[in-house]
Amino acid sequence: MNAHTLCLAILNFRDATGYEIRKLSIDGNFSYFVDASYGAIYPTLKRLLDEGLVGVRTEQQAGKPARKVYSITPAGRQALCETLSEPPAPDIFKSQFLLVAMLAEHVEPACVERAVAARIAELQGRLDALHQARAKCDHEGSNWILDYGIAVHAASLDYVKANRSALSRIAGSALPAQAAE
Amino acid sequence: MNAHTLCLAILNFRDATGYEIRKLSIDGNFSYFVDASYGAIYPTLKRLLDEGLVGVRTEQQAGKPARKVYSITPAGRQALCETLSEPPAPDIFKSQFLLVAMLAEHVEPACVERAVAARIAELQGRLDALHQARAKCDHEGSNWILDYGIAVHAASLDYVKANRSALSRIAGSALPAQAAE
DNA sequence: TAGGCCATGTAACCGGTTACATGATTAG
DNA sequence: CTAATCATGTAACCGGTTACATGGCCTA
Repeated sequence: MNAHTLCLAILNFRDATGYEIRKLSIDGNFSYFVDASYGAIYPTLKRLLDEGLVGVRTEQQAGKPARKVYSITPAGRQALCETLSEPPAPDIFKSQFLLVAMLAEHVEPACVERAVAARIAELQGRLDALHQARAKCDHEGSNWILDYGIAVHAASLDYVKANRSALSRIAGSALPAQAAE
Repeated sequence: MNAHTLCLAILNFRDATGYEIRKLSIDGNFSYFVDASYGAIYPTLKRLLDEGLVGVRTEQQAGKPARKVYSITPAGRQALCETLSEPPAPDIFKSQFLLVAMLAEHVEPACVERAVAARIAELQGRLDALHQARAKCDHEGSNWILDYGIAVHAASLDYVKANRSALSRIAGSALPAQAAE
């Protein structure tokens, strides 16, 4: 998903600053789709403003920098709806871990095992985060995708745990004599 | 994964032309990680050649354009191993479909249902392809990730099928009066 | 006093996509 | 006759990241 749609989708839920949008895209419910950086968000917000899809108000704060709070306009809502109505682009999935697993025979066993352990920890962490988010959230659509995430992560975690040793057996089997460096 | 690593990983299995690398990245086992375009692959191959990580031989063919067959060098193998030994970057997952699901209340029910149906078909198709690939493949590392893919896709498909109607119920519930266009 | 959080923004850079140019062969 | 497959490559463009610039407050 591009920054354009991300901003509209978040602002559709509630008003927010650029700073908050980035946070939501990194730890909030939207982290499921994207990680966006300031360099993507601020210019996008400016563009959305020019296009009349969002509005701003500046809030002065004592002791803190002024915040520019963006909110979605009716035109923005419509644009978002139109985007959502197009047949969704296929999912994008990129996994460096799976590449390591696929080529495990060429990697030091210790390395593979480290990667697997890290993977399990990561998956477990994300699963916990999903459960926590789920417990706190009462928005139906969000819950639907949260449950989806839980189902998929659980399956993923199960698989990695169950097949950990199989991968270890493969690991390093095609390493050349690589003793002295 | 970047084009650089993709090319080395594929050439690690077998010699190939730029054309074949692209194909493998789109329908082959590697399609699990990336879709690469010619515009990414050909310049990358040239760079890898300059760096001495791959070699080329040109094969003239009667009635077909000459092919430049690339093969990985020992230096290339080592570079690949080093890349694989670094702690793998976290997975990247982007799903336009999940965004639609999350915001289903703002989308016409018919649209949501179309998206869900397309999603199920896509998932089923990919699952079939994975099973087929699995049946034909006897490389251990590839099988490990193929089985992983099967597990995850199956869970995903199950979830979508089981929760299809729940999503339909949410769909369109927050649509404004949008009758006449 | 060091580091993190709040908060905004820009500029350089980079990796990649899209579209184009070229052209013969083969299958429907 | 058309479309697909094989096969190579380039150029314009684009979306996004990284790093920088700025600065005050609060907490450890």
